Amino acid sequence: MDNVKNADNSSYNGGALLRMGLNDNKAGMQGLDKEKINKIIMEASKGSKFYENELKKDQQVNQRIEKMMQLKEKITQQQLLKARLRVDKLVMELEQSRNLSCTIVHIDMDAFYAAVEMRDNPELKEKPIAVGSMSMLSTSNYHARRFGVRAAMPGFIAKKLCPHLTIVPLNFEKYRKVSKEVKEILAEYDPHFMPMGLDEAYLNVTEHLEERLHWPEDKRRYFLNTENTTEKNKEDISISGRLNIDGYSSSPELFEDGTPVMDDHSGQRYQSLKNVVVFGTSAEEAVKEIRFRIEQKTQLTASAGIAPNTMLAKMCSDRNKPNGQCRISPERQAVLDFIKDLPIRKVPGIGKVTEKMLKALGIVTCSELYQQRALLSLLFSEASWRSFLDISLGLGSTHLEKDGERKSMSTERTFSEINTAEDQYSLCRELCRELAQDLQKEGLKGKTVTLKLKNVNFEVKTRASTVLSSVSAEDEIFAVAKMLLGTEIDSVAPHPLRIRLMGVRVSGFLSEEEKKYQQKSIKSFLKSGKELDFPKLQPEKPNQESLTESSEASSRGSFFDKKRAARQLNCNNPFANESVGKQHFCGVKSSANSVEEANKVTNLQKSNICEVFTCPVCFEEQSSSNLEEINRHIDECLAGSLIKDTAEISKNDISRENTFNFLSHSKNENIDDCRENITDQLAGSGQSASTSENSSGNSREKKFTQIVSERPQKNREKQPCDLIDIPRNASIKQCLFPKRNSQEDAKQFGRTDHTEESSSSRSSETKEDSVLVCPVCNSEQKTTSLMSFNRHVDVCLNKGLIQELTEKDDCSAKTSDTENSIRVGGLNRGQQCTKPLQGTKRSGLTTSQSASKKAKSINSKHTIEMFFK
DNA sequence: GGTAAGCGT
DNA sequence: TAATACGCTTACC
Repeated sequence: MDNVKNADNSSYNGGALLRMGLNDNKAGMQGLDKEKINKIIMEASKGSKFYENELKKDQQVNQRIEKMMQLKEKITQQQLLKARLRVDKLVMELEQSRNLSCTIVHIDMDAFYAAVEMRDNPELKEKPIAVGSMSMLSTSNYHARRFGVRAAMPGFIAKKLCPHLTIVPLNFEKYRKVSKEVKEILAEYDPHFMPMGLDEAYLNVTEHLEERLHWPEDKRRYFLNTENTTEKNKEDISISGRLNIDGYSSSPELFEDGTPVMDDHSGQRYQSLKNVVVFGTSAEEAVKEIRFRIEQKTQLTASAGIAPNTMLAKMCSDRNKPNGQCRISPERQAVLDFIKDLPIRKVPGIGKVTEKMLKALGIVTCSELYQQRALLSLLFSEASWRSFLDISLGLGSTHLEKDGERKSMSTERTFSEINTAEDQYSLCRELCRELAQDLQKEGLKGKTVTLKLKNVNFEVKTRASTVLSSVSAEDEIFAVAKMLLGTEIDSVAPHPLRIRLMGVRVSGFLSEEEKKYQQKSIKSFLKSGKELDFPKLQPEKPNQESLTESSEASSRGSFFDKKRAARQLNCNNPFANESVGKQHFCGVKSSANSVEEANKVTNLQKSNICEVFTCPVCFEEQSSSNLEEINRHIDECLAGSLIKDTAEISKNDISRENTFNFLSHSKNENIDDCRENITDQLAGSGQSASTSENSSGNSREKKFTQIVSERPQKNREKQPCDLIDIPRNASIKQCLFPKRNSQEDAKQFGRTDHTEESSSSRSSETKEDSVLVCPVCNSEQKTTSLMSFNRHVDVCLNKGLIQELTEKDDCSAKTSDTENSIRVGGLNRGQQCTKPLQGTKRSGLTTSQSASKKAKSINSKHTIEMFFK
């Protein structure tokens, strides 16, 4: 999509205005000037809840800036000098690794959605138009932009700026179709090209260009269909008799050609051809050819950037848009020249917040970014400043990463206020249904469900919960989301929860590897012990309804349908479906896992074939036709003091996931049991429920503890505090890695978790050498960290491979200079401007090995050491 | 693991 | 008439 960012810095700091962007220098005669646009937006926004919240957010940014400035004041010359040396050392390394050998192209369709709409409805051609709705616009044409009408601007404000604006509704179906046509062309130049959404793509044309050098002319010859050529280009042709515009070829050979019907290379047939155009062999020529072919095929124009890396290519494509292209030649000086005066806001990934923070330090252009590199390294997190450094040196990714796996999938919806629990639950279910469909389309299952809520004051909250087994079905997701929603509703009671947006997201997908092993059924798992037949272990479609609250199962209509129906019934009891409201904790246990697993169990029971099986824990043959019995046996094996005796577990083909499913869900209470154990321990250790600074998190935490503690205590013997209470139905995994509360661990290890100190103590404690016996392969493992030990056990469990612990624990790698550093979202080193740094259009494609991944909590694993001792 | 927040359409 | 989205990511605790 076109760049609609705002490089302007008005005196007004309101987020709304900053976000919408003000008119750039194209504002002119027929349009509005910046001042006028500002004024109109301000008048339309002032006093609204939205605006109030924007101001609040803006204040928060200001506070961050203030904090940063205070920090800056404390920096001594000596520190700065030291930082300078350190950074410059890195600069040298980076310079040495600079790679100018690739030719990366960024293709960007001009005002894509709007252009498609204009193409399909010529009446719109000369008018200012925008695509979207009265509440939000996705893009606008260039005519509308002169009035300050931008993407991500609400339609009603756009109308105030430009009363004649035509707003066309979105039609993704159509855009997808056009996008596909474009992609077919791009694939010819780079079969591995990387699409970024519908209207953008990166290509690595290095190879193409090499081949192209040897191509005969007829492979670079195209027939011109003037009908599909822009007016501008047509004029050029008729005036000069040659196609000699910046748009396409700088020195093409043009032929008169009377052939009525010809095929071009894409197989498209053009009628009424008049001219032929031949493109050269250079990068510029190749890209002109691409753009030419795109226009011929779709009647839409594209802009392009050619550069040695993706970041530069992207910024480059912005330079001459619309319908233009730009190249940065592959020389260091050319790169630095391009970067020199470039406003940092033009860099993909530097958004309004980062821009503002940097501006407070007097940094507006990329060369200033370089000049201040030492200071930045002291003020920002490592990931951030290193990213800044890359930017200021014009470094970026030179290869197009293969499609990374997406990390999350979500759906959310805005509506006018909803404040009854009943409606909220219905809506929640509807979102879950939608999400489940999307997930299943891509065959994804995730362990974490996140609920997002925006209240009527535009304050956003997210609440997440991770379950033990991946979920993807509506009921599975809803079971978790319902619990989260219930907690939020309770947290404001007796007041109603007044929301204007709800979203549900699933993340924590299984990696390809994990998927593979999860797909192996319990059958193969048990077979590893003794050949057995377990038919229908994974029923095609679990009978979920039977395990769902009847009130919900019977009301599957659309949320709005139901709402309407409810109104008609004049049902004014907001807790008509009280069961929903009250059962949210049961929701967890009747979740997902248990639904499916209970069915497996049922089917197994029905099958009656299971007569002899080998216990995966003690490895003894057990005969039974009843799964409950089997489970009981395994439970006993697990729950006893026999972990050390589990050495005999097969090295082959153990599916940890299935093991867990099989074992743990023979009783539905498993998950709750675990939760209860954790909470019990919390209470037992006298640790407060939460030391979180976040007040809402705090109250929520308390709420949870309170609710759980009110439940009848199970008649279970408490383990000593430093031993782990293993739930009766624990899976192997739980036995090996009983989940602990990080706060408790923190206490045990005499540290708190939120300070820099913690990371250093973390490193030191991981350096201790200890010998642990792997409960799977029974071999002694000398390890410097629990993380690596756990990895070993994982590998053993998953593959039956005994792997040398060669990997080093990287938890201690965290640099210490970030103690007071300012975090800037979006500047993740791992991404390195391969694509826009954060919030890429293309969903979930980063494969970055971010610090956060490394820092994955070691917390819950400390105690295992004691356990094995 | 949970949460807020940044970013880009 | 009133009215400011959605989907993804990462950093931090």
